[in-house]
Amino acid sequence: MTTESNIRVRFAPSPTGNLHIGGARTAIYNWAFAKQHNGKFILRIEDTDPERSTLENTTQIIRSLRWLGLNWDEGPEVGGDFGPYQQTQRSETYKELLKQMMESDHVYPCFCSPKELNAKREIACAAKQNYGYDRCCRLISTDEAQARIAAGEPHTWRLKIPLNRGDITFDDAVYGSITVPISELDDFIMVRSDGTPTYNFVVCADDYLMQISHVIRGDDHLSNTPKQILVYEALGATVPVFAHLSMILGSDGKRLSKRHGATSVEAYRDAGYLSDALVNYLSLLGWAPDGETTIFSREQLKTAFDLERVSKNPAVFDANKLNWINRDYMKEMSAEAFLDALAPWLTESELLHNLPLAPKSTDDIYAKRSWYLQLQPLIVERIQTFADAAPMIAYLFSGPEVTLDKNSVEKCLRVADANKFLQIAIETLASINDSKLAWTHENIEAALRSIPEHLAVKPKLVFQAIRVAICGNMVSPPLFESIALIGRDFTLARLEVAKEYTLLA
RNA sequence: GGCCCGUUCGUCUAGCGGUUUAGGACACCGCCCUCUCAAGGCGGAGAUCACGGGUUCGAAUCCCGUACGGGCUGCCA
Repeated sequence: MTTESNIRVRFAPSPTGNLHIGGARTAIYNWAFAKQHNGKFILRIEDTDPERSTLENTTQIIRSLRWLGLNWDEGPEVGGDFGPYQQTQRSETYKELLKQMMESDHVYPCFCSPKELNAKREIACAAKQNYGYDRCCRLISTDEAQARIAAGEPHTWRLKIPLNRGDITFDDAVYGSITVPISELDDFIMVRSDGTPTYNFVVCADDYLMQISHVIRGDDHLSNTPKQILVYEALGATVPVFAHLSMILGSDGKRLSKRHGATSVEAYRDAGYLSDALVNYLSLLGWAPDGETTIFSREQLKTAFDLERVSKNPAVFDANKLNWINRDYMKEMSAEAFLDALAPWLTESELLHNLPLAPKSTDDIYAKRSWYLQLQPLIVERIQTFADAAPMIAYLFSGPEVTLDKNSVEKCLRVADANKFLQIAIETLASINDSKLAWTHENIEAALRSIPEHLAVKPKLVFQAIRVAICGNMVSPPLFESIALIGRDFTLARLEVAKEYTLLA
């Protein structure tokens, strides 16, 4: 029986873009932390920016999280007692909280126009002065403010920062104690002139109302935290524990962006990565269970994860290591699981599409399942993602003829004795059938190995010629297994074709 | 400009005052294995712990500066 705890964390993406790997790591840490403590992992969509938020992004984010296996206990699609979990659907709640703060004198209306504010900011900036709202509207009397509001004058609502409060200190689970002088904070806007709430307001309101115990998020919010603490205080709420995560950088040490190639989670899915491997790799970016362990399951992550071990400095994303981890996961998969994951990469491959024997549907694969199950050991050590599979094994599906690589022909077929090797190979392989031996890679290997032995030549010489004839290239997966999979008739046919390319004997 | 934060091999990191000639992993190089390519095994190179001062018998580890990098400084989130 699992003990319920009061640990409640949330992942709160704003749908202004797709789920990128930085966000994914934040989600992973939140998820691991919640699961470790038998707490709740909540998904909340922060779509308060109407300009940039889209439904497409929301669905993409949800799809990505599902693919990563980070299922949430409360949020879109699953509901929960603290919904709705989409901020645009919570405006009534924010209005009530604003009213509450008006009554408790924690906010005041500001009639300054954006134009005026910008002008002041520019003057301050030009004078190299520290800019902060000058609080001019804070001095307006309540009566006057009421009258101006009643008259329909546009206004925002600002937080009335307690001037006598003293410095703000909080204990970040990752960064430790952080103190900011209250003089650094200005009376920031909580509600825009159109009545919609701003981020710094809603994020606190929701974390408060949803009883979030730990706020684990990107460190771009570290500087906003003191402001938010003031909002919690204005709301009369308990301040949650904060844990800020450093960002993930591109190989040039700059913030990850489009020019670094794939940044979205779905780009990795589409590039043929396993979600388990991605989760494992991303977990390692900024956190390590110890100095040794690299590969760990989600279960182990749940057990070992520790906010205090999260690194404070930004991590550079390294595709090499992801590739290595991905291959490790592919190697560890059962043949069945590997085939199931591989199947769509074969049936949907454009490269394979025109080959006579390529699978067109999962039914095709199912019909020859035992044949397909033999692919994993053949290719798994040679591919980094499933996307690499089709080009690696296209030669298996081309029937009696295979496209011969020009360079390979030059190097391995247009050489002395190649014609002889192929001819003997044909006779030798044919004899497997004659002697009623099964067409297995063991029998094929035994038969073919006798060739260089009898001719007293280097095995490589013979096998490379045969390899080019069968696989079309001097680099390929193992030869004998390939011959076994291609079958006797097509193998012999390919050897005959290849003879045409050898020097005349 | 102001405030906040960070800085250990190319990269991710271990390290929380002595056990460290700074450990592991990826990448790199070499050897072995070998039907090619991989994979695997073994080995190698690679970090004056950003720099400069302290504190201490002793510092990568604690403190203070400096440099560099990042974040915030919006009626964005």
